[in-house]
Amino acid sequence: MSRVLAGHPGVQTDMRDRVLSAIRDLGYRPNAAARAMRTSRTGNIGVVAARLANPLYPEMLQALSRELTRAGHRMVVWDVDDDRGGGAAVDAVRSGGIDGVIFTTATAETAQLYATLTAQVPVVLMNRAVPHWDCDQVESDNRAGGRAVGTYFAGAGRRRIGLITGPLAPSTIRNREEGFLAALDRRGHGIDASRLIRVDHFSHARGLEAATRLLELASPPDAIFCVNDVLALGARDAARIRDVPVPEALWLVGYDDIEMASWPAFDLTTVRQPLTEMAAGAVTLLLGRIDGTREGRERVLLPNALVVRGSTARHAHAPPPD
Amino acid sequence: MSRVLAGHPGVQTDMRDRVLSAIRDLGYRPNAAARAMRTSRTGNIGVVAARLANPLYPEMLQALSRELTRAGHRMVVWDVDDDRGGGAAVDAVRSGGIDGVIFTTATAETAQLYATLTAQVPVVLMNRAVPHWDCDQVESDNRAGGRAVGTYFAGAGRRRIGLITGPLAPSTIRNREEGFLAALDRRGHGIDASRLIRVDHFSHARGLEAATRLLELASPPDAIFCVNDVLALGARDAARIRDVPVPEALWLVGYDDIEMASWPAFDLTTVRQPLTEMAAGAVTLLLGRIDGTREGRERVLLPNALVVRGSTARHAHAPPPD
DNA sequence: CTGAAAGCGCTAACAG
DNA sequence: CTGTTAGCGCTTTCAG
Repeated sequence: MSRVLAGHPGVQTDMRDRVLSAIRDLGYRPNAAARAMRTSRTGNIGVVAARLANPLYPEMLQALSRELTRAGHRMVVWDVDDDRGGGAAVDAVRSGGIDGVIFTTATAETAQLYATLTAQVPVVLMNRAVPHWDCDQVESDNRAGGRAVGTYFAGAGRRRIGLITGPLAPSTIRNREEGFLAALDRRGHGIDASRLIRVDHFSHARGLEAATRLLELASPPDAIFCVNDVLALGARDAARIRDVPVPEALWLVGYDDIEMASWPAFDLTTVRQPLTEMAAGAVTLLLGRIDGTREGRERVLLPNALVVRGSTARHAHAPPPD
Repeated sequence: MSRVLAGHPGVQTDMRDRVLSAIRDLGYRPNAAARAMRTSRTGNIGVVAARLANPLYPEMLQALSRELTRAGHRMVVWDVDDDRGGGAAVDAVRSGGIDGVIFTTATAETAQLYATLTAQVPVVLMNRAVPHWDCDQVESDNRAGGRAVGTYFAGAGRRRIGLITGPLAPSTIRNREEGFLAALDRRGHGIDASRLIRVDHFSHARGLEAATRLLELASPPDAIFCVNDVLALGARDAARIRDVPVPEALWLVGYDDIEMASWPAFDLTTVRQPLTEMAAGAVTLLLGRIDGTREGRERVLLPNALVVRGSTARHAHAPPPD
């Protein structure tokens, strides 16, 4: 019987038919728990996310859900913003209830959690990378994305350039910031320290506050890069409140291309991450490691694209991401 | 051993200590699959959602995640917008891999899916209810919410009232619409058919299109109720594009109080659903049914609250939801 | 090529 | 109060 179900090659045709029809007649479904016990494989994949309220993560989860479902796996979600989330993930993994984990919010600061998980099951980092960790990692080229924005600003003659950035722990932020500053530096347009604001977390409110401070400077910026869209939407609202015309008096660029960026209220120029490809890559790597068909660690770096909208002058030519 | 772990009452103190220390020394973790096989309980709770990209659902999932994690359960998410989502849910449930399911997007049209699931495990409906289905249901009082908006409009002297609504399958929409129209009717302010638009799905783009059509009428509305916030944000952008001042020339009210509603770009008056309480209620009901401590079906109806912001005149007195 | 049996790790029931 | 055992439903191995 199991031979039929497993698609074993050497089985008589009439035998197989008999078994299959019996399966249908009885409405037989293999029991997941028994199978899991025997094979020590549950089909459950954990996804560690944070701040489901931040629109980027739902979009990431949706992409992951699609890929995992397609591959016949279940997606178990933990929110590490919730204090219990990390502990719950560790419990589930240590009890063998999870075959592998996709981390979307890893930083060096979550090393403890990572270490515990990876000791038990394959782990793949998606979105945020951590250089020294020994696991598969899928990210987009945030440095190139940052560079593209810097080049864009410099090439368009923006000179009083502002930057709203955040904690350096996430590789995404670090790389975007570095790429952006490097591109400006290379053209001799270093940014003034007074026009760099580092917020403590990523939210619309923080973006609004930071941009307000920049706009209150004696010499306010003529362009601001926000290291992600949530901040940029807040910055756009700051300009709105102070009646600073965008893009005439202020260019604004974000990062991620979340859905709201394209809404007329914001019409935000931003850098799009290839979420679908990232999710597909992460799932493929993880499943390959789980079923043992893959050995070495891989690092995937996907390209992303500057999406020019009305928060910067449309007519300005967007240079290629050098 | 199992007695200690299960917290069984009659066990010698020194015995328990010996066992516990051994557990600690060996780093023993009970195996989830074996336990699941023996008890036919996995600790996995399925959540069926849709359109994770619609901001209401992430907020709902976050609330559910918190409650389920707190209760020591895992949250498995299916996106039924993905064609495979429904089938995957059924498979998981029929193989015994899931102890119970929370449905956040049920309508009479998903009867097939519901029937299959509920035949196998306890099911709780959250957010959307379906009157004739025999299962626990947790919703907020959408009818009262709709009434509150109608009363608010009528009491504030709005007379050319518009409604942007959607498919009638979800109970939430049906009830909001009915409550709204009933409240207006009662005050003799039925709305003109030309000012009612029914969109085919809920998105910013649809809200924008619908509102644009309303604003192009010879006698455009002086107030529009959108049955959810995503539509309302689109409508707000329609007004922005046409330079219709809000709230001076147009009042706008949404429903759900998603995070973006409070952003300055929208500053949207809306009706807040008590998501945390709804999630807590749904989880409590489901777990109670799973462990057999509860028998009869329950229907929970939670109150919600009109949140007045700048898209309607702040000074106008918001009447109680009658 | 097909039938029979062992055993995965746990819990509940039973014997001491 | 504690030690032992049967058996959950599957897959894999071993006999036939």
